[in-house]
Amino acid sequence: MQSVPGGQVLNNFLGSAQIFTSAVDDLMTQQLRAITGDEVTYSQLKLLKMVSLTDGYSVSNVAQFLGVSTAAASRAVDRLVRRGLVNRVEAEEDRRAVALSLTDKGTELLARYDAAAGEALNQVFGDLATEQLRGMSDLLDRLSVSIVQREEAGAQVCFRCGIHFRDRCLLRRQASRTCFFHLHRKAETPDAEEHGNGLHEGRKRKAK
Amino acid sequence: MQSVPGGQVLNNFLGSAQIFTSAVDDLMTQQLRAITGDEVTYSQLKLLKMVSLTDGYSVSNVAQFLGVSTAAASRAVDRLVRRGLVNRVEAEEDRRAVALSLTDKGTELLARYDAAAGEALNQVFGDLATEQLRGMSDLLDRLSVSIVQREEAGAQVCFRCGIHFRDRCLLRRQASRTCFFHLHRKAETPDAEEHGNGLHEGRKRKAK
DNA sequence: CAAGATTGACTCGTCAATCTTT
DNA sequence: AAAGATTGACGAGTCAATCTTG
Repeated sequence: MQSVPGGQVLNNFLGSAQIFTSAVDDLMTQQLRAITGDEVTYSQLKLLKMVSLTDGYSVSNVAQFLGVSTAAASRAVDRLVRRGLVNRVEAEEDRRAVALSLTDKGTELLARYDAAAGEALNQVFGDLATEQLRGMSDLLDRLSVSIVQREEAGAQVCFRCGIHFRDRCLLRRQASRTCFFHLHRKAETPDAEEHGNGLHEGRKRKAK
Repeated sequence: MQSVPGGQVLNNFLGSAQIFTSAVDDLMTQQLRAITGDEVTYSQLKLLKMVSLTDGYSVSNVAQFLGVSTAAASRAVDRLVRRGLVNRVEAEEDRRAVALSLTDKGTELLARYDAAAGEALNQVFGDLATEQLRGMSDLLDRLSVSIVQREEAGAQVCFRCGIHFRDRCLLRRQASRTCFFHLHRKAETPDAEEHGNGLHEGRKRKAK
């Protein structure tokens, strides 16, 4: 069949990545369920997270973030509003758009989830050398860049990291993607460490 | 996310893994679309792949493989039958169950996809040292094992690798999972060498 | 009865059409 | 007009009920 030398190694690697993300996904979903029961789905939690970290809402941005259509995003917001977790009012700058914010209930739920998720991640990754993590991040990022660059996709807004916003992302720097979080994060979002390379380019309230 | 020393590194790593799987996912979907247009979805292709690699069909197994309910799996098979890609007859051993096989059209479509996907993967991973891939596989697998072991999940049939079946899987060996492919692969499937290349898909929701 | 598969009622996604604001 | 959001029709998922075979 396919005769790449090392094709089996590649297949194993793709399988490993698949298994790993699926396991992390399950771990997170499990924490969420422990906190909220069936009240909130993972996708809904992501939306809460986005609202808590950024101020760049609009149904279109929500849609890109969740990876669904604007129609679905509109309904997703609707559900959270009806459950009393987010507030939706029309934006002052542009009355076509919406302005979202967490309710007290939403804030509290997200805080409880973050605590549980952090605890679980510590148990799993706690005793792992940061050098190893850093090395894998770097290699994975380089591979991702080489994949993404094949798609011509000019200058899209990127949501690929899910909720794992980072200050230094190879996709943003090398594949000329526009990072949504970078543009829209809220002032209080903590900055990164990363070897003294301050890069405080962000830290601005957006300018829409 | 959390205040572990190195919490930022961990967050970056999770983001990298997320980005990578999403990029691979898109790459595969893109190859599929180039081959079939909108005729076949990625999930449908996975099902074709499963049928081509194993003989362990049954709507329940299909359901576990795709990560959906048996009801959905039943309908998924139905769609492929109606498109003339899969044959479905009742199994001789157990007339409650079904026996699936690819039609000529299905075989041909899958072959074209495999060729395109293999080509794309070569372009991306072609010049990468196999040692690096192997090292990352190992580390990712160890992390996955430590995550999966937290869920007590006694002796389930495992589909976590998607279609990236491998002979030596840490999950099977260390987390006492039962590997579906290991049990059901077809006789002609080569053992420790290449069997086409994969595709993979982000996991859907868990099966309750 | 238990296991496997299917079907019906319902939820959530997509696309296309529509309405409002710029 | 163009952009943002919402709504209707429909595809594909879930659970619960049912039918057939072991």
